[in-house]
Amino acid sequence: MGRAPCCEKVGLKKGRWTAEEDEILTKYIQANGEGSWRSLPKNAGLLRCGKSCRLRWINYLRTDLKRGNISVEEESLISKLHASFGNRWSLIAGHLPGRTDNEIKNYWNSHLSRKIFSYNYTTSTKHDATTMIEPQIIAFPPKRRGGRTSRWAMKKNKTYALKTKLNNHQQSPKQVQIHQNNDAVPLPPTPSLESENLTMIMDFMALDPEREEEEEEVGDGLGKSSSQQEENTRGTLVQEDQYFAVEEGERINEMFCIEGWKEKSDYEILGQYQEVINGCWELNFNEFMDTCFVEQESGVLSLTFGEEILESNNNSDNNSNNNNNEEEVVGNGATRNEPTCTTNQCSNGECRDLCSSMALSLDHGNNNNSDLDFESVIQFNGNMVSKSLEDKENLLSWLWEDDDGWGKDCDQFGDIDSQLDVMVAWFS
DNA sequence: AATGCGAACAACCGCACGGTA
DNA sequence: GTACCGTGCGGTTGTTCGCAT
Repeated sequence: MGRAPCCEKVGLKKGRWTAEEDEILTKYIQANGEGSWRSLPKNAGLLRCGKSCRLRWINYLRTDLKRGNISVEEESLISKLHASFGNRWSLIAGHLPGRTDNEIKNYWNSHLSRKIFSYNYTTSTKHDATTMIEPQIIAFPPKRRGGRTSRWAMKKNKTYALKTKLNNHQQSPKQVQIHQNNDAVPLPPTPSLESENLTMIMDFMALDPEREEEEEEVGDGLGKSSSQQEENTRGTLVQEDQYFAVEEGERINEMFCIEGWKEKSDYEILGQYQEVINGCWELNFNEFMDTCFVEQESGVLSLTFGEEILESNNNSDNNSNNNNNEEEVVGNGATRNEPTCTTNQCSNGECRDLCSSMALSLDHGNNNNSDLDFESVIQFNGNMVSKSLEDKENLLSWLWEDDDGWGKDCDQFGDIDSQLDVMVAWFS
């Protein structure tokens, strides 16, 4: 059976809303409240579809909308949230008071998606799990010939009576509070790729009342004051703190957020990974990939060491896997496989450390299994890449960029030109 | 001054999901 | 269990208009 249309489309007006329509809708909602969108147009005397009314109200007429250009802080936040949530605009909008999902979506599509990203590993030699990737937004040189200022800027010089009337509110202190974090750490172009696990983690961090209670008891254990936990802003702030913990240099990067891992020491192994990278891990690309990953019949890649494919702890009974390799308990009961590194270029165990670190972070991060597809491989450090060719291309760029890639201080894969074809072939 | 390009963004559309009868 | 309804979401399209040529 076909789906009933949301409204009778015959005789309904489409296209831009007039000021008169806006006024009618506004007055009606002010008098009767939101909701009942289907019947609203009829009751209000509008020749519009109910959905259209809802959209108009939510995206434009609501009095709590924040107008004006997206600030740098907001842009940064959008980038971060998009890296975590993907195109879940409503979720992102929920962290930007006064901004609508549509607005953010448009902004992303018209602004941020045009930016390319490079990835900088920190040069810090600190053995610290908090020193990780510092991606940067690099604006594309404008390709447009002309361009225009933001519509809001244009509107400022125009008569926009209704909107002005409706939006003469001030930005609340709470909103200001949200945007206090000025550290822009935009993440790679994302992703339609969903990081379901990460999303679950984020949702957990924001919504789990038990955890919130816990955090209240701990006080500012995560660096937030109790006053920040006010209703309506609390969830956002909790998340903010955790997202950006890494930037504050002291706390655990909760992007990894392995449930139950609360201590920094739990994450030391991630620090090992960092050190390996900074320590100029030397393998050529094929050796690296061939050493650590094998393709299975299913077509997915699995992390492997020599002949052995790491088993996910989660595939077995929680942490009681059957792997006979050395097993080390890390963190809160999480297990770490100690593989045997077989590469002949890795006599000092760095490869092992790197790979096991990746295994650990992936293993726990994905919570599903240890099979790795391309994206997962790249996702291991809390960042994601999309499946698009363009993004893979960007990734390749990142890999071989002397200044920004793995070889910031060294050539990670030797002469990159000679490795280029190999890398492309491998990814293909 | 005319024209075309392209950025900005408002609005539409189809689908998914939860609630309810 | 099924069908329907209301609503929300995200992708896409259409419109406007500043700027460069």
